[in-house]
Amino acid sequence: MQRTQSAVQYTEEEEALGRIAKALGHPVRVRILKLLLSESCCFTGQLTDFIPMAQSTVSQHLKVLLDSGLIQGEINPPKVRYCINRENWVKAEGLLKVFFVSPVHDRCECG
Amino acid sequence: MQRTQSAVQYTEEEEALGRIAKALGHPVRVRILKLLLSESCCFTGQLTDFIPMAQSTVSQHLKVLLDSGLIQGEINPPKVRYCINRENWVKAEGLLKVFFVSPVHDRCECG
DNA sequence: GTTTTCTATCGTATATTTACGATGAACTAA
DNA sequence: TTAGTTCATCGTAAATATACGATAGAAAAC
Repeated sequence: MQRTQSAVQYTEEEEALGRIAKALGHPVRVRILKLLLSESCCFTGQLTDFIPMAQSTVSQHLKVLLDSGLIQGEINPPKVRYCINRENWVKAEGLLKVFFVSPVHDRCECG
Repeated sequence: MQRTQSAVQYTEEEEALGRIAKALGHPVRVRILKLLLSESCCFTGQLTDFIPMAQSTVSQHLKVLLDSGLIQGEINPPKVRYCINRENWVKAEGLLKVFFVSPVHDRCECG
């Protein structure tokens, strides 16, 4: 990307929402999160059983989710236990809620 | 991307959430949506006033949002009026709500 | 008709994402 | 010690995304 002119400044909210959404922006990562949200709550290893992809690819997607803060991983060699990061999860929920709930104006006559 | 082995099948929900999140996955698109959500509701033209980027780049981001269904554009030459697509907006809100509200288990002792 | 305004699209360059297999690091089990 | 398990990381290839300037098209203003 050429950045000759740009260097746009974004607000905290814009950055935060962008980051969260980007992490959610691949169906396999949605699936991973759903698995972590499931009754099992935490997962060690069996993730790849539910995702027909190379183990290295799954690992890469897990890293994206880790970097977003939405999940956390507890090393428990030779396994790693992945869980939702509750604190950040709630934050993300809040950000999205505020964003989406800001109502589309009823009195707007367009569409 | 090599797809020698893969061809993973995703559920409707996984695909839909992925698509929406991907569209939201850039701070400038978050800003555009916020502008469209603002009191003005619809915008014709002045969008670039709020976004210090090349006009062609803004147009490209608008296309991404259009393709996601989150916004719609009504051609009204030489201007175009962009608005939130209410129907799809509500759908997106619903999908995200269901996804995030599925509670992180309280009784889960990890994190 | 000519010019202006607004916006999409094209062409292009670079960065990032996505995917794979191979390898390595770390602990367990035999 | 040796072999097995689990997962991250490296190297690589191809697809997408991001950004720009230049150009084109379509109606409005003159």
